[in-house]
Amino acid sequence: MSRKASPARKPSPHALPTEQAQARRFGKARTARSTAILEDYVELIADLIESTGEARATDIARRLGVSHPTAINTIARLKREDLATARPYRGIFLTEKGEALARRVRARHRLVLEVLLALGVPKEAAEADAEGIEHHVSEASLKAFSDFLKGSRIKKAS
Amino acid sequence: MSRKASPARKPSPHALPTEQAQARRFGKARTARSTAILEDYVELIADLIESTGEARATDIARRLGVSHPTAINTIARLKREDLATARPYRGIFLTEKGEALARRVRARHRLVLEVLLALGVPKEAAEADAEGIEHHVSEASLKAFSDFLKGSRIKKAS
DNA sequence: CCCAATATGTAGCTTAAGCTACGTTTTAGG
DNA sequence: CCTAAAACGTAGCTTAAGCTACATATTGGG
Repeated sequence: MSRKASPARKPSPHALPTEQAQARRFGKARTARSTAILEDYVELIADLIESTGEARATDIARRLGVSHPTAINTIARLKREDLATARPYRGIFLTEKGEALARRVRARHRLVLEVLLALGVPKEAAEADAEGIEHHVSEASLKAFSDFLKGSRIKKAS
Repeated sequence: MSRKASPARKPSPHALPTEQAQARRFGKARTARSTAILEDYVELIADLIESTGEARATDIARRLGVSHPTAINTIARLKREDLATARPYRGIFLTEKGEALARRVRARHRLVLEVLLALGVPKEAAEADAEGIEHHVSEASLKAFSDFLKGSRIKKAS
């Protein structure tokens, strides 16, 4: 059984994608999930440095709502991936690579949030949902979001 | 250091949310991430049963792009959470709870996909991104998406 | 200048999701 | 009807993210 790949493709109400296409999509989602944490940290570190002048491990932990050893563990992963460095009692710093990632992530975050708001999602929900959604938005979608926002701004202005 | 919570709230370009609000958002995203896998499985099982008459562990593994022991492990988790049952060499079946979840997840998936398409995201990207985004869309956002789609359908019809 | 509060570090555990390697059970085709 | 392919199961490993408990290091205030 179950060995009837393409031949029997009757257009059911919920037509399945091909195995390959579906596996590719799920694979992308898995990758996004595994980098989501890194992106969250890098984004938060950038935000903290910009608004308070420093990013301390304890502050990061508190803002993420996790214990400080958890934060330290993940920061160790950031170091391994050459995204950040740390000077004990002096805070966490982003490498060039980390800053580049932070810029991309923050731009994406803003765009996702704006789109949700433009679609009429209430502010609080939009901010919460954006935190999860942002990690799964491709370049192609970002482009579309940006164009869409330009469109609604023009419409509003007219 | 770093102990200057609310008092020093100068409106910087990237104003931070309060610690509590941010922790709550990240917590929600973490929860969503941990249920995303369950939702993917339940949705896929429902799709397979509907379109091929059965959901076999091996097919699930192939479609997710993971090894079959990985699929079996996660299906064990589905059983533990009372979302599915299995009859060896007969396939995986959803419990009442599993079917209820599948219905919700599929409706949400469809809505997210439609919104992405309505925003002008190319089909292939929309389908890939929806796979990751769907797990992070709250009820409030779903409501807004639904209203937005009604609006664009009316606009198109006029 | 010293000591308590705060920050940081370490150890060791849990759960989840992945993997490979190997074994067992069905089932279907010749 | 019997055996090979496919499906299923089990063992045991890895990495990541979370936790608690405990230990150490800094620093600011009195």
